[in-house]
Amino acid sequence: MLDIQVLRSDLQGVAARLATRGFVLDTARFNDLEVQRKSIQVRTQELQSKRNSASKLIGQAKAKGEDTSAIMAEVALVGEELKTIEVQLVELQAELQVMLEGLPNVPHESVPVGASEADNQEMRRIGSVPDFDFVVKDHVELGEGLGGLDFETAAKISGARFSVLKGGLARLHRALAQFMLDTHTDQHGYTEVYVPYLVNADSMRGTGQLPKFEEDLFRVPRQMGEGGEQNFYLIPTAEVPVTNMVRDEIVPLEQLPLKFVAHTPCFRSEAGSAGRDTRGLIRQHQFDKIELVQMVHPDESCAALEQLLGHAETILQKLGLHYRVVRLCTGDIGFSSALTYDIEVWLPAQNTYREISSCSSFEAFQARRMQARFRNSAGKPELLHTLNGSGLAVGRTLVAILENYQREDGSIVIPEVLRPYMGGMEKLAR
RNA sequence: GGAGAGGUGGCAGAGUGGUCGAAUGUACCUGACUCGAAAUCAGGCGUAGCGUUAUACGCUACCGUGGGUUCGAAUCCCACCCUCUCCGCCA
Repeated sequence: MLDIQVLRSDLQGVAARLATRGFVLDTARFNDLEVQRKSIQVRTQELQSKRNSASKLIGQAKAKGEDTSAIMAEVALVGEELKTIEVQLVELQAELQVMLEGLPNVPHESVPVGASEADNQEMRRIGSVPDFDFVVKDHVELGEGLGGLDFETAAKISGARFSVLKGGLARLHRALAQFMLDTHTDQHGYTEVYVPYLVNADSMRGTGQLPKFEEDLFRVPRQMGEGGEQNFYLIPTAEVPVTNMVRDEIVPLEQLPLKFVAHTPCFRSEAGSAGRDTRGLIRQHQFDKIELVQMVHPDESCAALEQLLGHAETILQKLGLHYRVVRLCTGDIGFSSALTYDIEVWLPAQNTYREISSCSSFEAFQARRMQARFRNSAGKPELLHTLNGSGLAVGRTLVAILENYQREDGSIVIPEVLRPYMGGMEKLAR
């Protein structure tokens, strides 16, 4: 959520910056709502003030045993008007809130202006495209060839966009997750957390998935009390439960930065991506991810993002995978993000780079929605900056390992760093 | 699932219809005392919003959440959520 103070003082400026990401801010409507809000709020508070002082007088008069009928008749009129005007105010504020919650974040000044992913800015390539002296297979062929990847059984159990992993592949998947967790906790200073996979609507609102992107989520209806219904939502990323740990909290300054890492499954409806990436593990309704989350002092968020990006890159480097880092342009960054770097890993069978991590700084956008604050050096509560990034998506990393470490006979060489997690195994073969 | 207790400021904890935004303690800040510290004493110290651009002034809202009663609600009524204790069931 954007700061309403900034909208009031520099509406045209905000509109211009949002326009760079293709969002049209309805400035006329905002101004209109604000004008109404202001007059109604002032009037409401005036009336409330009148009522409060009259009630006080009634109390004092009654204490002395005086007649209060005159003043009570007067305050009754105030009450009448208040009743209607308070309703108006609540409605107006709700409208403003809806509008505010629908506004995406303002891009950081370093974000290149562009319309689509074609305008993203490549920052660097690390490693080099591997050479193969045979025709490479894709991960589906390799996985099925090893007897460890089974989409048909998954389709029977659940449907499209699910998978069953077996044997060595299932273990390799687990090894990757363990390796990533250990690296981030032992070498990068993150605290491992285990969190709920079902969260409430407030949490989804806090990180920005709600109210705008409900169709991307799996909703789990839940009967509460008498006829009351509340929903749980399956998390689309660990970002949601982990970031919301600080919702409605005031973190002591000396505890910053907070750095958490979580390994969770992620659930996405993929409502808007019918027909895309239908083959293989790339786009699934359920996948595992190691997520890095930081809550930092506002002065530190830029440096923290570079650092967090480096933590994710470390995993790829240790795994010996070729990748590139891309800075997303204004037209491609996510709703809540101020600045996002994607890490794209080389997939030989697709002869291209595919996203394997996305690292973002949200500045105060999420913190404002969550009221996640810290106590600054003046002792005053101030909004935190939040960041997160995948470190890494486990399923896609598995894909990258299969495709980049394949041999002509369809076996897979296990990267050095994973062998301790694989009982010393050096290759996966049929 | 059954029975009971409870949710109040950073923390602890009073407050059962009217000068209560809220006693008191503690933490914290400032000052006095001290070579310095501790102790003691004095004062200060919630969040958000609006007027209003303002760390100054005024007003409003906020005592788990949402409704209701009332001129007036932390306090009374209703519903819900959460926490704790005991019993039952359970990976």
